[in-house]
Amino acid sequence: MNTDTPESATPHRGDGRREAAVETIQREMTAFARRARSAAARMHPELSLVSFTLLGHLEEHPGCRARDLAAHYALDKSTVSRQVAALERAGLVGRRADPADHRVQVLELTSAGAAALDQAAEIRTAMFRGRLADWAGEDLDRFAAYLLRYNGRGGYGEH
Amino acid sequence: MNTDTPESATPHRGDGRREAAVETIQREMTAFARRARSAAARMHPELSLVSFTLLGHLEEHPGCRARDLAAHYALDKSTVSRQVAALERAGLVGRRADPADHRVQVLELTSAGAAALDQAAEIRTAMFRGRLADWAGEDLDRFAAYLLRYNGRGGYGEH
DNA sequence: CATTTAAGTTGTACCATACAACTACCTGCT
DNA sequence: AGCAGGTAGTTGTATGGTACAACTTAAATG
Repeated sequence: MNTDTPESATPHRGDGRREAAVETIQREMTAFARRARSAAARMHPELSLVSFTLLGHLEEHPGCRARDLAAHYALDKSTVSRQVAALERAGLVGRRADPADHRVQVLELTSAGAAALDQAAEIRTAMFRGRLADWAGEDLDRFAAYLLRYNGRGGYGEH
Repeated sequence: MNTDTPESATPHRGDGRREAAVETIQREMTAFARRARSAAARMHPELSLVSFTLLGHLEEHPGCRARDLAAHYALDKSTVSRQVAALERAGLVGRRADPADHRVQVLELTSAGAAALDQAAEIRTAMFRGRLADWAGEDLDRFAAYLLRYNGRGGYGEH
């Protein structure tokens, strides 16, 4: 990584303001991520973060298999197996055997699972909406566009 | 919070575009948080997320106490105690008794701890810098300002 | 058919965490 | 001074999420 460390001794191309903006973005995004984690925990006291994440995945990808979840979230199949079993025990997901391949189990949200997810989404949305309540529409648009631009184009995390 | 649920039946003030922007922001921020979590895990294989967070806190607040960490991150004191003990065992933090109060232990990064943190920060910064490399300075400024505005004013998470 | 490969489960171990009980210490009050 | 009550931190114990390894069942492949 030969990014020649622009912060120390920035002679000519010293766009310190640019650096400062990048650092602010980094700090604030990280702070958000940290807070989101604990907020998620508080939001679903009974559901572990992973359970909830898996549930969300099932909403977006109904009929997916345990191995998809394991691959997508870099979890061991045993972990997924137990999490899915717990979710089934809780009545939030259903499993049925794939007639074409008796090894795989097709996973789906139950209505209770969908309801739990919806309720959580509602709380989360209310939180965001409250936070952004007094923003001008123009700023919302730009902020959304920036986030899309920032996220859109892999490289930072999994996926 | 009487936000009278604007999504269902939005008769006159139905600013759907505004809603869409909020939803995009929510989705993208959440996606970022999710990816950041796994990225952090990949970045510090040897350091747990919490250990790393505590280490970072010690960098910003040298000389703080275990109870500060527990309060700030909503962790039990026993958890902090064990984590700090592990960090000390790893040579990343040092403890010394407060002469004014023999109950408390003043915590500080060791040079090894600071180095580990710096290295991690470097990787992280490189990641952000790469992501934002082709952004115009004006956009960076605005994005940073939006994030500050979004985060700045409690209510979403702890703190 | 036999071997290999794949999907899931179960046994085991480890780590982070919470709660509760405990130690050591400080503070305030009488 | 001395005791009551609170505080900082540790340790015992239990739980939950996770990985790894061994296993089961079934599909694919030779």
